[in-house]
Amino acid sequence: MADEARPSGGEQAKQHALTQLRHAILRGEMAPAQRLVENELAEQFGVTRASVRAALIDLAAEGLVERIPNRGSRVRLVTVEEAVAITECRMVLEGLCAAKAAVQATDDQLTELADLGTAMSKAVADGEPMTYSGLNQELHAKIQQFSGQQVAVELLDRLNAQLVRHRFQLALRPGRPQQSVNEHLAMIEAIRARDPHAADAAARAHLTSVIDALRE
Amino acid sequence: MADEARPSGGEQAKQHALTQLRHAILRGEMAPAQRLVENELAEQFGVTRASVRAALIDLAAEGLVERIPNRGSRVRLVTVEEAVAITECRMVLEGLCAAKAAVQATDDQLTELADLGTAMSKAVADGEPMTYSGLNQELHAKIQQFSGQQVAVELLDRLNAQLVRHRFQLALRPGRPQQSVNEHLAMIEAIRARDPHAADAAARAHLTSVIDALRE
DNA sequence: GGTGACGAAATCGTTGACAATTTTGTTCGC
DNA sequence: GCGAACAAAATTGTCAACGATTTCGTCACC
Repeated sequence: MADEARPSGGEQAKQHALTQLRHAILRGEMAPAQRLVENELAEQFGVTRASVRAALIDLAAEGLVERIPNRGSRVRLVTVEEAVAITECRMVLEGLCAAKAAVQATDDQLTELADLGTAMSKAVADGEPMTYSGLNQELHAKIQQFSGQQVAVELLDRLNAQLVRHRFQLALRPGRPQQSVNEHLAMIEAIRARDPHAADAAARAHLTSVIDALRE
Repeated sequence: MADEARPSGGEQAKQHALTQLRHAILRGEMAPAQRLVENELAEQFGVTRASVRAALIDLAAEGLVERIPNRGSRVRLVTVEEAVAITECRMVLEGLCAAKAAVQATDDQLTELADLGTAMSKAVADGEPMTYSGLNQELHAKIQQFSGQQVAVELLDRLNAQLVRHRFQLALRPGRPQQSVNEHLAMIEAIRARDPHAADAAARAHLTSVIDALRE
């Protein structure tokens, strides 16, 4: 994946700082609730404070950092209750995407989903939770892409970004992939059957299971 | 302190510019796709360009303006197809809020909804579409508030802000309030019955009707 | 007469410095 | 010894100016 050198378009200082900071937060290199001093970040990324400032405003709008007037920025800490609330929103939005994908996907795209399903089953059978987690995200991304619902996709991206920490914690839970894979296969089957109602129900059931797992 | 219109107490320059600009866009004082030159806005609002710039970044994140690198900012134009996609997201999110409100609202809050329902019926019977539109928004806001789902409420606020133009266009459509009021009463009844599934269905039915009306 | 390159105007992105605010460390009074 | 007022340091918010990029008008050239 593209770390920093984004060949697409101009390498503006603000964009540079933004992607750097976002990656740093998403990779967990910033401690939760850590103070983000504009001057430090500016020197760290080799850009000016104004660029860091603009990037922080963007990240605050994405919900990744919290900005208090005259008191600075901190990485936003997502509590378990907030993670549950976010996943509830994901539930209905991914249900919408699954239902739309069941109607609008092409036959080729349906076979893509089927292939992904077999790959996920294999990853679970081989006991490789990390590759399964990757396929998991790929599946959700593909369903969203096939739905053609760009607005929902943007909202889901924003929501998912806030869950990285909890997602990691969940993926490594023993026994979790075994339960998860069946729910995913049900989603794939419903979409392949071009049954929007069943796809919505399957997606909701999966995210409901995720909520239960989050609550522990 | 006696500068100009200071909506609320100790407002910083950026917040001042932001609220001013947002209000101007939401009230339709800016033509669709109008160019927003930072210098002009800075002089218009009596703040510096940096503050206007920060405000524009915020509004871009809210989806109200569109920022193209090195090419300026414009008020974002929401096409009908986009409005439909946004309303589809509203559909599932308001369904979630309605279902949650049916469970978590207090009895006092349920009577508030009932009162609002009678007021809406009266407004339609009296043929006052503007007061009905106000009550309409109040109802949706109250249901969201009673749901306790803060994440969904924030997403809905963001989505609704992009629909102001279409909302106006829709409210003045003849015959529309008469159809709308029944759907709203059904939502209120389902929530008062503390039936989350029925509340979700009623909310979805209402927004589906809105989508049909949008498509004309 | 049409097309391409060149240059000027406009606008955005960036820079460094200054002012306002908050936080922290210190000292004085009780 | 403990709490409150005070001063110093750190940090954010704001400002005016500079440089980079895009856009549009003009002119030479084919």
